[in-house]
Amino acid sequence: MPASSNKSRRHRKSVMQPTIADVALEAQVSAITVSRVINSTGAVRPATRERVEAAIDKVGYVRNMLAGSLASASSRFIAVIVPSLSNIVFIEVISGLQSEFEKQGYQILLANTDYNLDRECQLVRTFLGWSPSAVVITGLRHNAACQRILEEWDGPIAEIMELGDAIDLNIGLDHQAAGRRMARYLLEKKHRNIVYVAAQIEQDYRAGLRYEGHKAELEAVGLKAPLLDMDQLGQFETGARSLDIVLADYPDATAIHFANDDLATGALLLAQRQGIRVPETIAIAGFNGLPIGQHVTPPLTTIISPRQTIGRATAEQVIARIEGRHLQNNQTDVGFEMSIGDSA
Amino acid sequence: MPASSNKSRRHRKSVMQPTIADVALEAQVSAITVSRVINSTGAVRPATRERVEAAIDKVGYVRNMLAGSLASASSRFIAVIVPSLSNIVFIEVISGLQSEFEKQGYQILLANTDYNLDRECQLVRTFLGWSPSAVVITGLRHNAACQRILEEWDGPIAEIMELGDAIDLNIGLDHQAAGRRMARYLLEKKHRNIVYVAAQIEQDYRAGLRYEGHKAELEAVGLKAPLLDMDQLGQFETGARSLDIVLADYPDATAIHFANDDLATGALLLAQRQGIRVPETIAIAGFNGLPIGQHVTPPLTTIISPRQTIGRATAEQVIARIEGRHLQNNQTDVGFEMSIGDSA
DNA sequence: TCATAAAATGTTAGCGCTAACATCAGTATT
DNA sequence: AATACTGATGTTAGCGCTAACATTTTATGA
Repeated sequence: MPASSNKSRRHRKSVMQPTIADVALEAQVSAITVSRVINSTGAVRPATRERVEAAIDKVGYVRNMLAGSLASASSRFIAVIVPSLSNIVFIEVISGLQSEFEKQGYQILLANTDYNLDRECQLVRTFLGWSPSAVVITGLRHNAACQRILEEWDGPIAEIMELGDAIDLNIGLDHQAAGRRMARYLLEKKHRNIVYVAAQIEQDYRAGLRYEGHKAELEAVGLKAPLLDMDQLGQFETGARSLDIVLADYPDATAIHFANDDLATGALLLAQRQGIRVPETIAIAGFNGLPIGQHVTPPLTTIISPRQTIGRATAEQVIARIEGRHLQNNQTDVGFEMSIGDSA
Repeated sequence: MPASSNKSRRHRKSVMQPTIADVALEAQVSAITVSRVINSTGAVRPATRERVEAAIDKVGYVRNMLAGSLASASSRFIAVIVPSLSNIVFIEVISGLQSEFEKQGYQILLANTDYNLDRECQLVRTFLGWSPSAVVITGLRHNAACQRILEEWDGPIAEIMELGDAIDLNIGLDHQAAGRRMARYLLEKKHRNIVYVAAQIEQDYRAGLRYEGHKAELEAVGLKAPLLDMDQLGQFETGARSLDIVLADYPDATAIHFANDDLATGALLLAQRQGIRVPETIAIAGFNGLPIGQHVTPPLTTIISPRQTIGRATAEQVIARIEGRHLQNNQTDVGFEMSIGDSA
């Protein structure tokens, strides 16, 4: 099944892929009719459609999305930018995005910033080169250049995970409120010396927002809100190390409010190994509601962040925006939910 | 900075993006010179380069990758197909792929098959439409249509995770050997009644391969190799439930060889909650070497699969192949490593 | 100084597809 | 039977970029 147009003086791969021109020739129609069959746009008589479909099979046509996207100025790409792929939280969001977008025939372009805003800017630039139908980006904080680029770009932009002053769409939860909520719970449990433990809080500034809420709640009743910021990213090991540090450096502490469940789980498992009683000796609280938290002993007291929901809601709204449908609201608070275990 | 070509009768977005023609006009050079500056191909005098770069800034040019890819017949896309995004194992592989490919300016197109081979076939079709520079696909088993499509496609293809008879490149480990290795270890520990527990082994057939190895090793010394196949995908909950089932249905069992660490961890944590002694009452072994396994009590005996290595090695070899470099070997065994904890 | 090579830049012709408009056939209306 | 209308299909002209070849400029050496 050789391709038709061979008059070109131009190179090409040895074996040229068939194009719609080849299909058109085979089906005895014009190229645009083939295009209409492929895209289900415009009217095509059933008999013609069948002929074209047969021809597609016969010549082994594989559609060239690049050409189509260029010609129609619409790529059906969704640029998705997250800070990290090693954090399950973002994976679940991506998973939610993916499943919704795929249904509608959109393809995700994925990249992670490693929590680096300059890298984020670079990625935004690169991705915009692919003429995406929309941009989904984590967080509301970008560097100046990135902010300007995004503001000037005229497709839909969804800033996710946290709530605030967004460029376009905004789907997420109120991290300060979440921090306050957990702090309030710990206060209700009569804790008066609570250490907040985070990992690289400067970069993971949403953990910082939760700390602000936590701090505000404690200071409102005249308590101090010590912060322990670990210099490694939040995984089990870091959580375990932080427990040691807290027990040594904050002898009065009766509870630790961890910035996330990874840290909290790491601490909880260490406590278990070392026979440190939780919550009697030290109470432990986390954030995210990861599955592992419900399987450790005691089950982790945490706040469940609706990650899949963020992904799905974002996809829905972005698609609505792409298709020009009007949205009532640019901001969606997906909320959060306390999950009370026995660890605090 | 309005775009130059306005003679077209064609629509376009209200505000047209500047093109290299606009940059060329501004910098008083030809379009191809701008292209050369952007792509760092061919020689451009430093003075000219600076003029062009200034012009790019001035007109706010954003490169159109679709057009470039179409013209050069090379998209720098890498199609990556994995069974699932909820499994950390694949995430880590993707992470390894991502970091390497990005360095070289390749963009990953990601999709998951949900362990469905027909879906896989559909995804391959769609992805090939984007003219990817290479395809990275999980596993060696595809349905007939998919197999044919991949064989006929003439770019580099990497089939990863397991070793065997591949279409092109093959990077992975020998799952049968891994299963044998762990079985041998359990035999050395004097276990004679070992249950193999998997989840949806039909779909996760690499777990099946490990079971085959396990079975072969046991049968070689005249032992039975009972298999418990859970009907839910392998997470903590399933692992926990399976422990109950084994204790009830296989009273003689002294060890469980789990198909993966998620299941094993779920079982181990349940054992802990219920005061079931591990390994005295029942020994537990896993597969993958997830971080969590080293933090539970007792630490999990498992086999570490080098997931990031698979990602990186794959990227390296695929890039070599794209760039036409010769590879000594189409098959790379990344091996595996026993990690002996106290759980078995 | 002038031939000659090398470097820098330009010209031309598409990549494969689709938007917009044009045309043509069939049907309903008067 | 002429008219208007609808549905199906075709023609044309790019989308924005780059490969290949062509040309001009600059550096090199005898």
